[in-house]
Amino acid sequence: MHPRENGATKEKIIEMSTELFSKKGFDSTRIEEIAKAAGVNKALIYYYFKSKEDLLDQIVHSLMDKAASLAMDFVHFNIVQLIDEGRLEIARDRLRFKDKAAVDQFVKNSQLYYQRLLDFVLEYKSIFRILMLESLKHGKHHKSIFHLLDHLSKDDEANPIFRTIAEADRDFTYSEEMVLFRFFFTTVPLITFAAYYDDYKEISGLSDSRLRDLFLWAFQTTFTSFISGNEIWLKQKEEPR
Amino acid sequence: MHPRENGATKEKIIEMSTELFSKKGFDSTRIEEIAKAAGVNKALIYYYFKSKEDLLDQIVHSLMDKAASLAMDFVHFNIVQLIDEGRLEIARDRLRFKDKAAVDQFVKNSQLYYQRLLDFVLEYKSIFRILMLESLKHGKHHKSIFHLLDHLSKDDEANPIFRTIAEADRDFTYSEEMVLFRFFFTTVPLITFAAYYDDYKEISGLSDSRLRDLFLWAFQTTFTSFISGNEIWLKQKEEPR
Amino acid sequence: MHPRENGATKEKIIEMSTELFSKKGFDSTRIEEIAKAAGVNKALIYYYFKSKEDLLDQIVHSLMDKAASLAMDFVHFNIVQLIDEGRLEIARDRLRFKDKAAVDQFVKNSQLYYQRLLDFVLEYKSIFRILMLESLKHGKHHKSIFHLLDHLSKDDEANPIFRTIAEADRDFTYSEEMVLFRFFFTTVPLITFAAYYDDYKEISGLSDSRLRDLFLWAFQTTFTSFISGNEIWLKQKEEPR
Amino acid sequence: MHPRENGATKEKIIEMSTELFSKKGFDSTRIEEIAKAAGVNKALIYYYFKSKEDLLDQIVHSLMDKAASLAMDFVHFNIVQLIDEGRLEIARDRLRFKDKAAVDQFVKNSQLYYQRLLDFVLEYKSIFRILMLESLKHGKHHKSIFHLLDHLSKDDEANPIFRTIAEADRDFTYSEEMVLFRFFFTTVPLITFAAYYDDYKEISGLSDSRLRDLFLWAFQTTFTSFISGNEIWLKQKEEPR
DNA sequence: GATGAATGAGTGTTCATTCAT
DNA sequence: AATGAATGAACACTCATTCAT
Repeated sequence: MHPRENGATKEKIIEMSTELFSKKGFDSTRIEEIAKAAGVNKALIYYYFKSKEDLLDQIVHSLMDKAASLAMDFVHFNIVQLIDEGRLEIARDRLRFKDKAAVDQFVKNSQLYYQRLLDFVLEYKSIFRILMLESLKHGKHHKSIFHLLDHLSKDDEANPIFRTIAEADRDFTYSEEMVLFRFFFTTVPLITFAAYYDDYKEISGLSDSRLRDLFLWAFQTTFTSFISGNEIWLKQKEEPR
Repeated sequence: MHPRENGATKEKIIEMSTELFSKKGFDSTRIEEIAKAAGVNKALIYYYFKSKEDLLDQIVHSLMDKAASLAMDFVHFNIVQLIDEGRLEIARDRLRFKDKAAVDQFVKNSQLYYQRLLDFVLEYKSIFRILMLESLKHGKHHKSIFHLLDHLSKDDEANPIFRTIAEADRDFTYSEEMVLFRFFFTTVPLITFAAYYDDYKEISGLSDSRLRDLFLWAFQTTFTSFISGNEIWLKQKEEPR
Repeated sequence: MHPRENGATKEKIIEMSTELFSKKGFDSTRIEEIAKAAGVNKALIYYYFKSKEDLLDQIVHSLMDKAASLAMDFVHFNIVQLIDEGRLEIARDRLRFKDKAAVDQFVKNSQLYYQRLLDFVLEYKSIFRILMLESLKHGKHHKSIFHLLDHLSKDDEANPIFRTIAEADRDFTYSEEMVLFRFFFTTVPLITFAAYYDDYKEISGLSDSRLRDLFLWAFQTTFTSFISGNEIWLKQKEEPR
Repeated sequence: MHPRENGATKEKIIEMSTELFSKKGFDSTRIEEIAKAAGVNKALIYYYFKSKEDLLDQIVHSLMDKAASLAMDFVHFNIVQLIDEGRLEIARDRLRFKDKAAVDQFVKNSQLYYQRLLDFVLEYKSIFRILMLESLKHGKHHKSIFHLLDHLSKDDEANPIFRTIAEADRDFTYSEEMVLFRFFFTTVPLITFAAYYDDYKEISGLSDSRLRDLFLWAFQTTFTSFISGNEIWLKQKEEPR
């Protein structure tokens, strides 16, 4: 198959490798297979990509960028805006809202955001599978998953989300509780849901929409357990044993 | 290193492969490396194990057995016993406890069980890392993770935990909500916590005991959000949108 | 770099491949590299040359022609002329000159010729490097070096230099001694000097002019050891042990 | 072909690669070919050698060691001994011998040494061919040839031959003339003779013994041109033009 | 003349596995 | 039990060369 239209070949290669990497893992996917699946010559892959790893890098990075911009959207149009309007105040240990309406809006927006995230991770579920796979090895993308939708870097300067919130509210600081909770009980379930989606669907026998509903309900239940009146607790109320 | 005492060599091989598999992934670990790490000749590994995959199988199965027995313990000494004592009744949509004391005991036991699970997964964190890794590929251990601490098989006959509870209460059936919640917001965070423990510890800079506390607190907060009076809801109270 | 003037592109390609071949060897030089160095597209090289080997051939042949014409000049303006003037007679085992003046002129001309050769090989030192490289392999240009400045073909008919001298003096025949000496102690040092010039210069730390002087002196000393009165010996005077 | 006797396999691999490298060049020799020629599996070569280049290294280094020890022998048993006996004195510009007998002995020994060298290079002619080949590329063994039988390092401390002579005679220093002459008109012809031996033999149609005689005669004639009475000149007597 | 895209045929190297001792 | 030697089957990557425009 000779010259295709503009960029189509490279896209096809990315598409097929994403699928194959996510199905069989990076190591077990052969360049030859990708070539065959994309209907091109093996060597052509090396014309567009420096190496097998470069192929993975490009796939991963494009995802990271998309994820980061989603997260920034949420911060801008929900947190920062509420702060600017004087309806939200960030204290050391809790989010303090001006009134019930502000809480409700925040909760609703958070749920919408989580829905958007869910759509996003499901759309790119193959890549998230790869990302988990790679993050479990001690390779190059080792720590990508920790930075994906989250703000785990100790070095706050380097974290754009932290910086954005901090600019809106100088008192702001992450609590250890919230960071850990967010990661293991919010981000991880989300990504895992995407990564295992096909398997879980097969085992459970549920429909796509039913799965979506159940998952969002579970998240919501989890999330609302932190609300207490007009406040959202970011730290443990009393010392754990 | 010539003749060792009885079985010590085989144990050493299992130990080193576990460590190496979890650090670098199954595919990227070389038999040669395992041999070197265990201080034995490469060919000797084939004296004890049929193949590289057999080595992984033995590692995984021993873990699965331990996990299953932990789960059965909980079912026996908490759920079945409460049912037998007439203090717990399982309905289609909820666990109905006789009184506050019964709820409290169940919650407390559940928390103790989760603590025991936490200790367990942390003790074998290398293997859990392997298990996640392998479950993300479409290989032999593909579905191990779904059966690990959970009861996800549609084929109820095959699930000993389900059978045990069903024997105590004939009405018992799993709700789709609870199964999904348990898996993605309880089991997955637990296993993920173990698998990423070292990485998270490094990034967060927290101590072992602090990490343990924070994680258990997060779980507890999540878990208690299902309690409502003397009942624990297993299904959504009203239809989700 | 689009349209260049007439033939400039082809020249640039030859120039850069000469440099690269001589620096890295024919095999280790990539067409891609040549293209990059010449600032043209890889495929364009195939517009001008049939193959990578064709490129080498054209480089080598242009050099061979120049070398042959230099050698013919010497034969014509020194040997043939002296014979025609009756001042030189070629015997089976020696060159017999009419008088001291004839010897002196021959020696002086020989030295001038060797100087010209030296300038020539240094000007094209890259190509000589390639030539040596290729002659050491058993490839196409395998025997080029033997024919370069010399007259080694047993098949005398094919050797224009031999034919030219033979036409002037019917008795003429090459002695085995002289052929071997000329090749290994005259031609080889000369070509090797060119091929290793840059390396030797760096290691010795000598200037260009000093190197030239030293080399010519060494040659001269070697050369004059064959002169004995009015004769130049082409064969061993007595049997070697 | 399973287990051979002790070390025989490795030797066979070295033997065949030497032959193939020298016949076709390093780059053009395939590992597969070596394996086939040695009657072993391709992978076995990597059991004994780290890489194709490592194979070459080991071949080259063993030769360098042998050559160095030959050169040291000459220095010890000829130069140093004559100095110690007070029959040779090294001046800035010449070797000054006590009497005709001393010169004769030195010349005779030098010729014997050159004969020994000739036998040596012919025995390993395949390797010398490789060495020339590699020294012409800008690779790893780039400068090996300059150090082979010679003493070209500017850094005299590092040159064991220089050090040995200098210990015997504190005035000793190499003249630029002699170093260049030795290299291009002594060492180079010798190595070249070996490298091209088979080709030259075929073209010339001469026998082995005749070739040997002719070559030694040519060397001798060259060498003796530096002798003048009881002295051997190491520098130009008067300035070259 | 000139180029970007495409390809076929390698080629060095790796690695799980087996064999003889 | 233990080992050094040996092997077959891949596999990532390279490169000269060609094609369509």
